[in-house]
Amino acid sequence: MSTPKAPEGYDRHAFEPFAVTVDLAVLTVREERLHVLLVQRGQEPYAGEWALPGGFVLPRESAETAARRELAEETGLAGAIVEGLHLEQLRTYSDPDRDPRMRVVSVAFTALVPGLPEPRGGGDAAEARWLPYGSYGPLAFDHDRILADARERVGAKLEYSCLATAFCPPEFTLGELRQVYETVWGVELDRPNFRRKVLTTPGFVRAVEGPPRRTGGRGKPAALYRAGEATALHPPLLRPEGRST
Amino acid sequence: MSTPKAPEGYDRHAFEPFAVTVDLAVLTVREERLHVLLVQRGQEPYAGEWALPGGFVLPRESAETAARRELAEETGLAGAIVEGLHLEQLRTYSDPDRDPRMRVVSVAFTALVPGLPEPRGGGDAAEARWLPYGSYGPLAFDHDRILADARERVGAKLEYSCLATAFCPPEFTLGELRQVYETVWGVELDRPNFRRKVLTTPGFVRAVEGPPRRTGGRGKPAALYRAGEATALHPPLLRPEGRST
DNA sequence: AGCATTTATAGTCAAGGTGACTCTTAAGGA
DNA sequence: TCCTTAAGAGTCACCTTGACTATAAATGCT
Repeated sequence: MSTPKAPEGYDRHAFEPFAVTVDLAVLTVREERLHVLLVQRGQEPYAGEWALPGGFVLPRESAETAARRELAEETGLAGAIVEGLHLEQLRTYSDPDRDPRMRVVSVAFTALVPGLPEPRGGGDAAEARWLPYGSYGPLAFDHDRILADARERVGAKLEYSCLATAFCPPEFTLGELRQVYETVWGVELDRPNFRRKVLTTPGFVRAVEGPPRRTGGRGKPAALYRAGEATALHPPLLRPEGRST
Repeated sequence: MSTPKAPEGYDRHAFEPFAVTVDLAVLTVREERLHVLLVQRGQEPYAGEWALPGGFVLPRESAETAARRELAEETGLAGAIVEGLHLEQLRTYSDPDRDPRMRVVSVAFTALVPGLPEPRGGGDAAEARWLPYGSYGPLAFDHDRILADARERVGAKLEYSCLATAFCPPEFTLGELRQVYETVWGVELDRPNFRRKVLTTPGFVRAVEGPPRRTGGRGKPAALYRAGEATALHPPLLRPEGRST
């Protein structure tokens, strides 16, 4: 229970205090690859190395609030973007030795964003950038593990939720939506079957009215869709085999 | 990121320290009802009211370690039981006002246990008891919400994992396993169909050799099974309709 | 003892979802 | 113009699932 009662033999204020932070695994799909939002650390330890954006939870903030604030501060993403972000708690990392200096418990979040608002460094971060998943050396702290957990979680949620639309702009083609699945799962999906599955799932997507069509790419222009009101995917859209990548 | 850098204008040690606790939602199936392990609080606030077992994370502990220790302390469950427990992080609750006295961030865990080791109070808890889910007044703090989240999560995990065996003793009948699903989901399942699904899923259960059979109840004796090595359920075992209860 | 009840277990059958394919249409590029 | 690329329509067989029937083996009642 949450009783602030110190264990036998200890005075509560004699404890080394815990610091509570948030870490954000912000993912996007870009050029057919999964990208991660990373910041370059400005100070020791791990100065100059890549890390997940994040920072301290303030005394009057919830972890969710802190996550949004830190994301805006460190990446310069517009407030409106950060407000509307699909933010989800991943898990909490509490290994006593995860920070070499002091006891830090960190609540990790996952965010999925469409397109490519180019970030800029700010606040605590010397620089902020989108980097392809895995294209960097080891990250600071236990952030490699956090990121791996985030990817795993997102991959699983694509199966039984309509979350994939969070990776897409407000209007998107079924090809773009399929790209999300293929990129996160690291597999190729059959176009007609994917189309059938998405369109026969009630509320997954809604067709945009006067058939505008996307231009620009090769091939036949595709119809545009918006995210539907459904959030769950029943029955699920299972990834083909043992997970790849 | 986890950088212990205080925000502008603050010295790190000027912060009101955070307390970090763990809360445990320990669930079992008993007499065809979902039961929850609750403790009666010994002190203010909420003295005398029911709450989830849990307590402080010590300076050199991870949240997982603290969860097991607190569970053993407050419920008197045998160390061996607590060791082997299926313990899973649920999420972290960080609302600044969730504890009336000070800033407490709590990492919640879910545990699924078989049968009925009767608990006894201990440590911080005046009493510890199994109570049917929902059969109590409002719990202390935000524990009602934590418990609701736990139930929701467990219900969802039954669909796509082999977790249901964690509710069963080492050897169990398919009827007992089916009871788990029916109790958690609050629905009735078709016996032959459930049997087929479980038996055709590779690694879900293994038949116990020399056909011993369970006696005691009414009806034809059932064959015994053990949990198999599989952890995921592909394809999933979906609950019938919109979730009940 | 005999019968109803309860539960386990073995099947059957049809509907629906899925994977593997084929074919046509409509764009851009060489 | 022809080739390439991708969208979108449609087919077919297989597998899973839900609904249901039937039989076996125990208990409890009368």
